[in-house]
Amino acid sequence: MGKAKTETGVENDRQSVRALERGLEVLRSFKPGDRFLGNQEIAARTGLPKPTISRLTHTLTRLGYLSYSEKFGKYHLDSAVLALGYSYLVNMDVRRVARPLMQELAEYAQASVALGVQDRLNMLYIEAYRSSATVTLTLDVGSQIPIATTSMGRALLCALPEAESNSILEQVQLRNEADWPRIKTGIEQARKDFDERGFCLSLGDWKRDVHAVAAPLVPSDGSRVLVFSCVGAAFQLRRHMLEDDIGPRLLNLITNVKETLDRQHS
Amino acid sequence: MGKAKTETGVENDRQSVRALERGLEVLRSFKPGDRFLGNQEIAARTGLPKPTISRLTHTLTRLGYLSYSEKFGKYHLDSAVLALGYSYLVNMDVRRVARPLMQELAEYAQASVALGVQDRLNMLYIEAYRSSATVTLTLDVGSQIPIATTSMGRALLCALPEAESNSILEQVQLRNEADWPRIKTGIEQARKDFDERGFCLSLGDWKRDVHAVAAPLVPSDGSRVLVFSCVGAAFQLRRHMLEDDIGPRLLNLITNVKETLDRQHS
DNA sequence: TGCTGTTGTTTCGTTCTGCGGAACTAATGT
DNA sequence: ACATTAGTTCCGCAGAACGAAACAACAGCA
Repeated sequence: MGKAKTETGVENDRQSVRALERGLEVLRSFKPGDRFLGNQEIAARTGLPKPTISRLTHTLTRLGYLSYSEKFGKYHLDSAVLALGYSYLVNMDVRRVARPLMQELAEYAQASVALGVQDRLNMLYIEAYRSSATVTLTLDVGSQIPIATTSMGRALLCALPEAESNSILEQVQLRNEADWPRIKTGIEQARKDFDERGFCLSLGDWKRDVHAVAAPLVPSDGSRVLVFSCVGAAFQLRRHMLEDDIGPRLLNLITNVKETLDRQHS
Repeated sequence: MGKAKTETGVENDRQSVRALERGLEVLRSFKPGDRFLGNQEIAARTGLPKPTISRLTHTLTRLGYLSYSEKFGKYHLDSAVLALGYSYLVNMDVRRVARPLMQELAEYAQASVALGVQDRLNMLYIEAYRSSATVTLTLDVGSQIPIATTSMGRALLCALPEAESNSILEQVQLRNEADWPRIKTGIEQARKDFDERGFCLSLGDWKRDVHAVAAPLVPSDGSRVLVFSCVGAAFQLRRHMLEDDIGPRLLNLITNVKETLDRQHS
């Protein structure tokens, strides 16, 4: 019924509010790592014309999502965005349930245990624990890691309906034509692991010295897939340990969490 | 120069994008604590008409800021908001600098040490540490506490230019006509403490059994005021300890952090 | 001191987006 | 069958958002 306004593949819904989309795109253009952005840079990243950016940044600043630094003449994210993020976190009751079990496993494995969900083409940590003696990379709540090369991302792909995982993979391919063959191989291997054992591995595919195992939790209530992972230094978490010991324990953890959740919600 | 369009006190800037404002208001209407909201409830909270809400929720859902639960027929916040919040946090380098000192003080005082900034009429934690043996209330990064009755909020008021703190207090008064006299007394006392000693107290004014001391850090580069606080059980953190020992140590911590920051930025 | 490049803001006429009352649909209850 | 309540769709209208172009502010440089 709706006549496609433009022939872009991305339908611009009659039902979508463009100004809101654009404003959020402005916020999104602040990737973790770049402190300050000027209107110019934002315009470059978003492809929006200058006056539009000017209006959007004004609005966002007035509302406390951005603030303006006189010194640099640029904007940076402000507290209001954090307030939103937190409102999201406190309502994820899977965190409360999983926390002690994750902590326990982290200590047992002397590694990090994390819980993540999909966000666009990344996995986003919503909970993380390090063993008391872990020196590994510091990944905390809010951290993002790629989907295709991490165990967490691969476990997600295995748990998602085929249509969705394919759609993700297409986009990944577009963005990584060069590495695609290697990426694809890794994912096929992960599928095999998943079918045989119920979890996926990544042995140095993301960062050379990092080994990890991950498995999904598909909530009974139809909400979004959750993924648990255990991550550590390659020399510490050897393949056989992940496959024979940590992996199974991770599955066990997931079963427990899932049962607890199901029991709680009638 | 700008000609006021309407005579509302809140000027509706020629420079502001209404649709964006409204969309963000929809997100904001999810306070920490309410998991699911239907269009109806959102409409009630924001005062916007139904079709408008419908369009905004659609848009926000498409972008990953909300997601829709078939089961409940309602929306809840989704991962995209957390991704934003994290991008904000990682860029606050005051956190990196302050973290070890906060931890140290927390252990010394056997209490919690927090770092917060203003967000609307709340203080928002951007870093928090508990001593290993603390049983106190669980306040974590992202938590929000009121301005007028907490030591952290009062310290903010003392550090802000008078115009700003007055503007905040006006709004607080409007929202709490009943308690206003008591609130006002507390703040006046805090001002006196601040002038004499450099820090503010709250001895049970926010929660009966909670004592706290706080002091501001006003960055040299003109960015927003930061507040450090030390919080604990009333029976443990007695007034004299806060005034004679913890308070001064907190000021010392702040001096150190500030010097480190100033040294780093040219 | 003027010149040139860069960045952000204002202007202003146009257009299309966002609007919201009203009608419609769907689900739930009695 | 008949209210009741929640959400979506319609559709004509108004004005909000738009963006090209002009303008302003600033820095570097000769």
